[in-house]
Amino acid sequence: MSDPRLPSSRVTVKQVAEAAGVATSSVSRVFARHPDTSKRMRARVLEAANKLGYEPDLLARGLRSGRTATIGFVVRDISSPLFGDIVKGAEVKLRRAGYSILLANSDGDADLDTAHIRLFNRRRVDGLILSLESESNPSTLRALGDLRVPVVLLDREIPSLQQQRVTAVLCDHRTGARDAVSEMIAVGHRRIALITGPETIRPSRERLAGYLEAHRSGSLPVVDEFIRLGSHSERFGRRQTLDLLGGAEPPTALLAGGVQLGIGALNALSEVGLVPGSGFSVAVSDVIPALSLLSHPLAVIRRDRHRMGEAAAGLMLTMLKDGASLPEPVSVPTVYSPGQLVAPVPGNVTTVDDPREGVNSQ
Amino acid sequence: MSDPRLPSSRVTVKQVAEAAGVATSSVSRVFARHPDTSKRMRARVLEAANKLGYEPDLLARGLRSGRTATIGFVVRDISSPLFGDIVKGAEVKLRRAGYSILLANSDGDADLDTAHIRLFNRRRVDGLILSLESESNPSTLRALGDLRVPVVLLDREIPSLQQQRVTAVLCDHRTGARDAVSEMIAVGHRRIALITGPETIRPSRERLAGYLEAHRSGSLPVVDEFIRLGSHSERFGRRQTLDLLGGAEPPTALLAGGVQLGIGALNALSEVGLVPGSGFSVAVSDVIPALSLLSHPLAVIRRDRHRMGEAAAGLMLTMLKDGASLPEPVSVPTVYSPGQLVAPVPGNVTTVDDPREGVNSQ
DNA sequence: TTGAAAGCGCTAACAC
DNA sequence: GTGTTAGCGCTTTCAA
Repeated sequence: MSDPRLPSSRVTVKQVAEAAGVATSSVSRVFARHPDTSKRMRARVLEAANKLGYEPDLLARGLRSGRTATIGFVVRDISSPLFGDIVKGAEVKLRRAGYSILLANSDGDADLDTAHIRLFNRRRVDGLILSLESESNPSTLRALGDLRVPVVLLDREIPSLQQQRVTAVLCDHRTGARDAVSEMIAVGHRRIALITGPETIRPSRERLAGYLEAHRSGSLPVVDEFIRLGSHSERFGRRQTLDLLGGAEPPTALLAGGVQLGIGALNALSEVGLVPGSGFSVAVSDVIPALSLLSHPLAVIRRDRHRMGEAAAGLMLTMLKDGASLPEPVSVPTVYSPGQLVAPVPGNVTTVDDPREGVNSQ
Repeated sequence: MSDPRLPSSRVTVKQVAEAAGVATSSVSRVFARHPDTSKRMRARVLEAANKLGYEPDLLARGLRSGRTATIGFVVRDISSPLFGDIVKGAEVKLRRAGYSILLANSDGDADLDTAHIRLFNRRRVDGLILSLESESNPSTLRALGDLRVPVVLLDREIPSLQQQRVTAVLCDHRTGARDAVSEMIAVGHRRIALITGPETIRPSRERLAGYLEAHRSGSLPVVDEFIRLGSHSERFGRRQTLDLLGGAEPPTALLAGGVQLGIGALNALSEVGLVPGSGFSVAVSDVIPALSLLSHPLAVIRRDRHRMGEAAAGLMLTMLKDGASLPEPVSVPTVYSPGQLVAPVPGNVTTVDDPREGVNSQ
């Protein structure tokens, strides 16, 4: 039945046991590095296994042992630099601990989050690392509640799950946003816009909180019109920026809560002939290497995305060691690089000159 | 033993069978959508399953049936835009066909490629999609040879495996590179550099081939010194560019075989005070959204990375339908956007002026 | 320290 | 169309 000329993955413990003249359980013990195995036993088993080309079947092991050495990973879009870096960081760390990653994209759809959680549960993953679309979607919460395995949330907060084996990696978006907006105010901006993701997730709320804090400490009244929460896409960034610039009293500075939003915003600016630097100032959360090539001044808020992934993997590995208590969420700083902002220019912002002050126009 | 208050993943076919008063095989048939099941049977089984919260265990199914509905994916670095887009495209298509993705990074290490191929094989994936580090690494080739499942190679060519269930998605880098270099020659460049990845993989060789073709048809002698094959990193792009510019007769145009190499090259240029456009011209393979924001002229060679992933998934799904013959490799075009190049400037390339020689000027 | 035997949860063969 | 039975390849009691 099994063809001896074709090696790999068809050789079973049973065959190795026969060849070595021992019991299958002994073969199993050798490969599971069980402490109670004699040197002689190990040698015999390994020799037979090598000769036959035996490689343990991880599926069967998982079924029997209940552990698959697999972590499910759900992100919005693996092609975004944000999740690319996070998954990369986590994969390297998990791999070194012997785990593999099952990856799925939610495409911005909370129902896909839910479906993937259930699917990965059926695949018997040992744990889940999730960047959820929504912290309040009922079906997602139900799926999480049904789970028996540890979960690490990426920048999400779901208080109702705190009791269970759920922890998180949380970025301090508030500080970065506050510092950026504070400097905008300090250099003279009076009308500052915020474009970021939907309010259903923590990063957007935290950025908004930082934005509001900066306004409060700068005694600058908040204009609701300037706050645009909604989505992460380049398109959203472009649209909202165009809309903001089309208003009667447009903003002179803008904080974009993400690289894609930022690129959309910058594209919109260049479409209407505005160049960041000549009266209009842009700050963006997160960086990509290409941003350093932009010729106009651009303020950025940095965080270590790679480390986020590592931290998530670390939390997961801790929870996987049974007996460990639920680890506290890990906080990751966001750091604003000061001095990159430009002051507003009174009068028509597309032209320079006439540094009077006051309100200005587009 | 099993707690009825905790649903999910602990309910077995056996329990559903008992509750519905049928055999386990009938339950199995209903969930496997076996054609020979009566409406009444289905209804009874589904009702019992719903009540108990039954969800089939995919691990057990995989062990018994020999198919895990899982595809192993190995890329150099998931955080690069290239692989992010490819994996994304493939994931969506595979997901819709019921498959999940096991993802691993090789970190530029051919031995990790090998290790991942073996590991995924032990996990009993149904197929493998691979962007290998090397087409000739002996241990990688051995691991591939031992495989019993279909393989799709991403932009790699391994003739010795043609007989087996191995096919590929191949990009026509040659055409894109040839067209770019041809236009460089047409606008007057006489010293053109190429920086791209290692010669062990097809894209580098194809770009080189296109580069050489353009020189041949333009009757331009090839200067070995201007050809830099080696790695994909931004660092390599920067280093090689600096080295090229430090030569006695530096190039006036450069083709970078990848976004990261291109960014490295552009950084190097700006470090020495050169701006693409004033006598020096840069073309880069592959684009990212931020490139459109660069103010200086930049020529690009495009390909549809998302489609590459879809094509890989499509080939895989074809091979997974048993009975199908080995599908031919899919070719993906690369398209050069003409007219983005600038002419060289005689004399010191860092200064402008004096449009004497050459075909035209900027 | 090692062996024998049971069984993880499912599906596939074969009966009926 | 449905039930019975065996067993995928492994680990894990339990006994020796």
